[in-house]
Amino acid sequence: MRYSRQNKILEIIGKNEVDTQERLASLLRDEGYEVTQATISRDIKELQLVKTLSPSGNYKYAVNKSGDLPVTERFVKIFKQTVISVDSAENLIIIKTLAGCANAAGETIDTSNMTHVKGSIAGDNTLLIIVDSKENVPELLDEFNNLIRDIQKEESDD
Amino acid sequence: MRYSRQNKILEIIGKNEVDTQERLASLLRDEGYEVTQATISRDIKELQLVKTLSPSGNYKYAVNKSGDLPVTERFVKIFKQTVISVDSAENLIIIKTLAGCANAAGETIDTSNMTHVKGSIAGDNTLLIIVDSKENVPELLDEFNNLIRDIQKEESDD
DNA sequence: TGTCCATATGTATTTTTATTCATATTTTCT
DNA sequence: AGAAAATATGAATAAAAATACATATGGACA
Repeated sequence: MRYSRQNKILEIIGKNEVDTQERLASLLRDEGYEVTQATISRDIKELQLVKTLSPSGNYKYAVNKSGDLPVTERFVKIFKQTVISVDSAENLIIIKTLAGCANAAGETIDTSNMTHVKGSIAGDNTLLIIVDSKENVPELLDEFNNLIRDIQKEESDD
Repeated sequence: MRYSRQNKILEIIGKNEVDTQERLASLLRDEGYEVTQATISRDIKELQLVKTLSPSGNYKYAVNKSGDLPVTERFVKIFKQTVISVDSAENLIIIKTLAGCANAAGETIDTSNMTHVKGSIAGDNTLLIIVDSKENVPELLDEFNNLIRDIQKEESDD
């Protein structure tokens, strides 16, 4: 699954100095993701990773801090494609995702710092969102549910 | 001359969407810099440029905003190798450099925002530094002169 | 001034990365 | 459900980037 794999890519390059796509492919295989260099090239393009220099002077893939990254767009896309259900209990929202994708959804929620969201914890396929108070839960639920439903608008340029 | 060329590279990629090193080489040749892809690969490494995505979705070389760039180190190096003389008049410091290198020296001075320096204007081989008051000129002159002289220390890792 | 050393760069090549062209898989629509 | 469109990915390859090796060039210093 693409988003799960991309999430793992971010994790891997965060922990390791990865200098080539083949090396990244190999590390991914160690984690159980069967993948070729071609796909990684595409993932890197999509994640907008860049080949930088590590302090040690070697090449290394990293997230590009420069960018006006289209976080929102990406967030919407991931959300639509990985979230299975949204539920709540008191001031908590429980989001079920495809296997390995809770983290991806969680990270993007974090980075798009939404109002009333105190924080989130991601397991493998469950994302728990802590809301400041239960009064604000319905509003957020609506927001999430809308995201899952009507995303027909974004299909113009990509 | 290397620093002059690298300066031009920064200028070029600032104005154009350059997607390959060959293309950059060609643009440099248009500006009178005879250079091969090999050299550009090295310049890019040294300048820590990265291949990003432009908003239009194409690849494009850009400066890497992420970095803890070793600005100081680079500044010292460029300064030592391109500055010919340092002089002053009232609250102005006049720095003579090799042809085409005034800009490079100027930009690095700007980015390393030194105390008492109000700003700088670079021609082709002359860099004019505006100091807040003439009292502080000698101090800066010393600083610059020291930079030009004793740089024997940095020769450890690079 | 001549020798030694460091640096800069080109040529040729290797290595790495992007893409073309299938194909499989999933989603959408009727 | 079944056809049609969209998406994801691999294999092979084209394209691009990095580097090994060879020189040239410009000091530093005896």
